Amino acid sequence: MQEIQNLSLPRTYSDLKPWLQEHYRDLPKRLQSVAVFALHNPDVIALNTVAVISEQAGVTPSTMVRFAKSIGYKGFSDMQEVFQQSMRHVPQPYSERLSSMQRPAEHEQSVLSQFSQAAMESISRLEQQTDEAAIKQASLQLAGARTVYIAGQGRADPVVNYLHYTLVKLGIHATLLQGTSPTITDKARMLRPDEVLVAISFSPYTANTKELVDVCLANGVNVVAITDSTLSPIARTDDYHLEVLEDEVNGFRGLSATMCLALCLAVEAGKQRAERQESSH
Amino acid sequence: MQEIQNLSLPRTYSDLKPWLQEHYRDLPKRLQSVAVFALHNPDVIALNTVAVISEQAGVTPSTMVRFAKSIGYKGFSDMQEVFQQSMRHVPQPYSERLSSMQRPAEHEQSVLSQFSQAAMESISRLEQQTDEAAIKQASLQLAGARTVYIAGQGRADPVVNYLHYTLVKLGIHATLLQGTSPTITDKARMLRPDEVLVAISFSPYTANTKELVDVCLANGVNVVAITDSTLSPIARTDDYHLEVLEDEVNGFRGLSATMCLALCLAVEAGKQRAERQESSH
DNA sequence: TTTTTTATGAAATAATTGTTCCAAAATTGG
DNA sequence: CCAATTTTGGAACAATTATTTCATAAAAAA
Repeated sequence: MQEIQNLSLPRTYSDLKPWLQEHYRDLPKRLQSVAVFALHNPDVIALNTVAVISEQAGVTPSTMVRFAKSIGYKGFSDMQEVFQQSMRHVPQPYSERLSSMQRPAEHEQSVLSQFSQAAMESISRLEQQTDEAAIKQASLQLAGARTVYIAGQGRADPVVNYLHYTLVKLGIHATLLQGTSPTITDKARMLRPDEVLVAISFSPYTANTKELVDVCLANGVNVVAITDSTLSPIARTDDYHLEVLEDEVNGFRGLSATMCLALCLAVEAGKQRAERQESSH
Repeated sequence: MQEIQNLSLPRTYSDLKPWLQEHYRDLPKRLQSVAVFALHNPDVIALNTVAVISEQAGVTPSTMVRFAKSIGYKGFSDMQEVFQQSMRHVPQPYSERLSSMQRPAEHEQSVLSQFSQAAMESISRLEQQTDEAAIKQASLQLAGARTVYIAGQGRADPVVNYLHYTLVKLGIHATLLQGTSPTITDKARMLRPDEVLVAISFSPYTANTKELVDVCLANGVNVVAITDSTLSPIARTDDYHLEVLEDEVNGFRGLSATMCLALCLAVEAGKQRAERQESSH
């Protein structure tokens, strides 16, 4: 056995990674595959035993040990420590986490603190003021629909995106409803009563989204709305309406609470969809 | 020795946490301190041996084993697996996540509460663990760049979207870098050294984004990375790297903390851009 | 207070895990 | 093609780690 080098053996993962990327070509075949595996699955190496890791990597335990040694480590365990170290998240002091939420507001708060606290405040309000039943009803609509169409512009766009992504992952058929004013309204006319529209809109409201909602309601298509106020033009008494208010910091509004609500809606819909399919057997 | 209950032993950390919060009062003194320690340092339990953990927790190894058993686990190792699982970045299939949610909620928490608390926890951690200087350095890059290119796929897409939207609103020239694998890499080759790439990526990591980063670094283009772990393949020593870890609830990870970070980055960049223009008069 | 029960820590034990060794296979150089 | 060198996998071995045991201390009940 021959060590490639141990002049400067990487003691941190961020040192090890570039080293591997540069030198793994010089390693034997099996050891190369281990290197590739290590770069792609560092968490597997950090959390498992040689037996498990080597099986996943498609090599024998011996090879794993050899790999560690060829880099210059004392053995596998020695190398594993490096992987574990980079996975360890800042060791928390023995002080309570909860009390840190209400520490005295400093005169000069960092931008991060300001936005973090605004976000947490918004989420906390969302949790307290939102009726769980409202989410359930809205999600029932999504779960029951053949296709879920999602619309929203500007600041709502990331939410639209996220909701779409999550619903699709959960096996619910969802489509983005995007485009320019005339085009999108035409698309909205195509919706059927067994489909549903999720409209996401924040002030200042675009006339665009309102038109969309009107078209759908006229055609008997259910609408689930997410807005920052019941005063929103798209808010109606006869639809499923969810409200989320984001705190502002110097005129900037985040989306943390909104994203949280979107995730709840999607997961709840997924749950109901799953229950539905179970009972149909 | 007497087991408190093993009627429904928590098989995931997100189930175990509320269980402990509710029942730890009923445990013996030493076991209580272990419970508190476990809630505050889950990563320590996931990554170390009983000897190390028990020393940090200020108890004997025996106590550690007893603690695990008192909850209902077969032994310490059995319990440790649960902690490790929550640390593992490989997501379970979505169908499994839902089914784990359907079983009777013993801690009777609404979906909204669960996700809200996870989001707030994540934001709190972000605030405490993120170095303000790291954000400042990263935002300096954005402020100084002629054009900011933003890339990311899948779950990162809403973040990409939001960052783009906010930067543009702040008067910073930003462009989305989207497309299929070969196309996007070609686009990346066009970047100049006075431009900057913001790469957003979460595990499971796509080789795609990594390629992008490599191309840019090779061309002397600065890269600002946002990931959920320093273990990410796109994390390097020579770039500007921001880490944000979202708590999971039954396998679902939100984006609340990430959105908060993105907003901070954008606003900070806007601030520095404004200062820069002032001083040029 | 005394008795009984429960909790705790130190040490012995059992189990698991990492490591080394060596023969066989594969690769390389002549 | 053959010999020398390197690489590889399996099994024996050594080390570490979790677990159990048991005597003692603390707490609760009588």
